[in-house]
Amino acid sequence: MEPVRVRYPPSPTGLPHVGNIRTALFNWLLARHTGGQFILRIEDTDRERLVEGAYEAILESLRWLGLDWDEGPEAGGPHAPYIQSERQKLGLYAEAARELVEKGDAYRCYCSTERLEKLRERQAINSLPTGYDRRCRNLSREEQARYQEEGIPPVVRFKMPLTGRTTFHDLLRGDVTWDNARMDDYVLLKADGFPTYHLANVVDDHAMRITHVLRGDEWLASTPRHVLLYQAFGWEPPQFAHLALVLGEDRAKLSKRHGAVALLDFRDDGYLPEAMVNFLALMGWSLDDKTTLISRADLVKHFSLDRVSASPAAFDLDKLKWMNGSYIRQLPLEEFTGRALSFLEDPDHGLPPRIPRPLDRNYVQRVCALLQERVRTLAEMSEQAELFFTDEVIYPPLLIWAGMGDKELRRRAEAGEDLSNVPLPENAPAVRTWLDAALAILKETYSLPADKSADPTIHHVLDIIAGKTPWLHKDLENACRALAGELQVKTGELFGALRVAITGRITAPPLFQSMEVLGRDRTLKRLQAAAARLPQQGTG
RNA sequence: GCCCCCAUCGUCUAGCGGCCUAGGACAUCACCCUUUCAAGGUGGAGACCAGGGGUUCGAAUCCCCUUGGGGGCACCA
Repeated sequence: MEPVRVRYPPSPTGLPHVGNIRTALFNWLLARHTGGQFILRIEDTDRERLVEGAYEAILESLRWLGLDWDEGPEAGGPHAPYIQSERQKLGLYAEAARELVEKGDAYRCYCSTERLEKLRERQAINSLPTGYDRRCRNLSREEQARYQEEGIPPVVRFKMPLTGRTTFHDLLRGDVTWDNARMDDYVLLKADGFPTYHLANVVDDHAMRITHVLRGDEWLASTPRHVLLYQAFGWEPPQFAHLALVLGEDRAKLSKRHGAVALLDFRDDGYLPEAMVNFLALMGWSLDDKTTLISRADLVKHFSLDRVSASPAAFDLDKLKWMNGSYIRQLPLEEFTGRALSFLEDPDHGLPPRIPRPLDRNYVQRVCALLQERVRTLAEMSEQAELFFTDEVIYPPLLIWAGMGDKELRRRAEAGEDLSNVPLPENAPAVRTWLDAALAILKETYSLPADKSADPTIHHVLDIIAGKTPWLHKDLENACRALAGELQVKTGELFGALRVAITGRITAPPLFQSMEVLGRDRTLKRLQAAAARLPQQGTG
């Protein structure tokens, strides 16, 4: 395919959401695949609906996903400016509108908004087709002059052909035909001097030499108007392809009530941009019958319009989570640590604020090693890593029994039931003896001096020669397995009790590795605190 | 109401006339692994290809109708 010039023309009236960004991605992929250009153009012609921060969010969304633009704001380019309000100041649109008026393809309309509203109302009541009634289409010179004298600012309307049909070829859907009579004389230039989307996008797409217009399905119905406009100007229209919309999980059009839909929400929820790109690419495009995990490079290499689906896709958050988890697991540990670190330190989305920053990178890396294959998002890291960053863990003592394997208790704990006031089972003193015994045994196990911890294996050997057992998960496990034998309890039962005592949770990373990361001090303190909360033998 | 677009497992999709008793992925279920949770492995259930007519020796694939879903009908994009 020849190099294309495509554009992404967002309007700063809100935060870009995933459906919108999906369109940007497809444009970007087509540009990169063909070696063409991807152009960013800001369509801020609606002065009333501008939203503060939306412009920044647009740029940030593209940057986060790595969708770099060849021309546009900040990048510049041969067709600058790329912000329509600035182009408006240059008189580009007014000039184009005047040209059409002079040629007789457009006219000035002085109808008030009130009249138009009433008109629409009447049409609705009588179930007539809505649309402008062309009252100003054939105004006499005198009438026009009179309105002008009254100082009514006119809009410029396109003079729609009253008969005939307009056909255009959609790259995804084939030929689409409209009856011209079905379309009204739509507005090109508003009373405030700003163009409507219809005028602005045609004028700019032509000026910027856009070859392919890849946009959402919501534009399909206005494409014949655009085609007619190109004809009126005597310009060659670009190729069109209308992408099916992205729907919410309930198959309705994606909107705020579907939860996170703004692209940057996903960043804040701990999704990786590469996973997001992969996932979005698969909303309407596919490589073949079995590939789901595709690198950005392969996406660029293989993307093509004829593998784009014409039917709408529902957003499947579960699949995104899975895919994100898969990308997380693929990351080298160092890389994962880097990303997790900045996320964990973030005051809004990371660890609770009471945990002091900055975090120690080496320590975070050891935590990451345990959690990497257990989280699907970075936000899950925040939850699961917390126990490694606090001195004490808080939990109802009864949770120990849930950890030991009591199915009913476990179910209740997982259901979020408050177990703090439920009386402890009769074997509580026995369980306490386990914890005490574990505490005694683990006290025999030593941490490596800090300066030695760089190479634990060598020092492990040295310490064994010296008669010491270092604080390494293998040794901890051996010790506790032996203890289970002595106590004549199942290993799973003992380990489960220890897990809750030490981590405060019934599910956590592998017990002995967690203990190793937590270190001797914290582990022993937590064990002691846990034991102290259980009744002693004979004291009832 | 009018116009347009779309239609394969719950979801994303493969399929562009015979390779399909419809393939993959997520989710789901069972089992294996296992100190919990994950991850991983194995297997299962899950779509009579929306329904009905054609065309054809032969249709998920082409055509028509119906139904359903979506979009559009602004001095919003």
